Amino acid sequence: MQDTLTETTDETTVRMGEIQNSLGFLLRVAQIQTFERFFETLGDYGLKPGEFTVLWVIGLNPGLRQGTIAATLSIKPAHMTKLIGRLAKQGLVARTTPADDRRAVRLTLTDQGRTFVAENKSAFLAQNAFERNQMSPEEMETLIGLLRKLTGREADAS
Amino acid sequence: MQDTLTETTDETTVRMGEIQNSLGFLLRVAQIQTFERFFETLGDYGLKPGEFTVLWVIGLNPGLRQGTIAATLSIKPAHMTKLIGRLAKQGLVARTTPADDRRAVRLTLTDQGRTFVAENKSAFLAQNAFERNQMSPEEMETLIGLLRKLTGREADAS
DNA sequence: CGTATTTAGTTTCCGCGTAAACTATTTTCT
DNA sequence: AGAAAATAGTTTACGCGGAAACTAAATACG
Repeated sequence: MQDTLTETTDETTVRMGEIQNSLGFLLRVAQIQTFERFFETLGDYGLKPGEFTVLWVIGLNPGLRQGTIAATLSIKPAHMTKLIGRLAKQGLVARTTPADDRRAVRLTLTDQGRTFVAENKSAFLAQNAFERNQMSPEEMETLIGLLRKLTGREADAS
Repeated sequence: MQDTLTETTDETTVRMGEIQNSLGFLLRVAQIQTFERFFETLGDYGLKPGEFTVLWVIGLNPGLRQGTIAATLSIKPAHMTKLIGRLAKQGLVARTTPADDRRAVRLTLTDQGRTFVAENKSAFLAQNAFERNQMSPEEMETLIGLLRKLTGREADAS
């Protein structure tokens, strides 16, 4: 990381000023890094973090409406359609149109999908692995708590 | 937020399980929210967070190499080319090919760019505004500190 | 009941960000 | 010096994510 920096730098270090403490900036960098880390572990399956999360939620809430998931995970409806399309094509989720409301789409995991989530659950959650950074378990816990507060997701939906 | 949830939910609340405490998940949500907030304030100018950050860094480091900025801000070279192209077209940055290395591109802010950054600096940094969440100033400070640690940006480049 | 409104998803179109291939320049090596 | 390798950026092709317009179904309303 520092290598990447010096590698390309011409002479001096880059001055960043107050932006080093900008929440938006730090979140962006953190997310990029997390993303990269995700691919090191789960990327082989061609799934992205958001997609795995969707699988996860469907697994915990079988028969959930497509739009509900979209709203919960801040995924735009248009995107949701395509995302589910991909997962369906991979045989991981199944779409059902219920008789009582034929506009709706209810989602469930296929057997394959269930297996997939079960097998990769730990790998996905291991993102938190603080060993890789210099964070202590306590710090990581604090960080997660603060992020939950920031995002208004303190209430535990178990 | 809770409204969005209940609004679209059919019956019960969505169960999320351990993923509620997943760093990657929380970072994603946090970033989406920050992004939206950004547009409420600075979006009128048609600039995105990353673009403003680039302007900022060029302002602090005039004559910096394009690739150096890309590496520092985790922006891919290919993207950087287009991003700078946009900013140049808007008359905010100027590209110069130095005589000593004619492959390189050095960047500076135009007068217009300098003015723009000066005028919007405070709006951009106000993203941190903890008033909008229920975070206390101390919590926000802790959060930022932990994010810096997480991303390996603890060393202060002033 | 039949029309108007709302709701659920989908489709279309577009721009962003990326990987891979490419161009131009500089450095290395013999 | 001259060929090979490395470096800086750009171009091309492509998939993802989003806004807006659209379709289909359900509810409201007179």
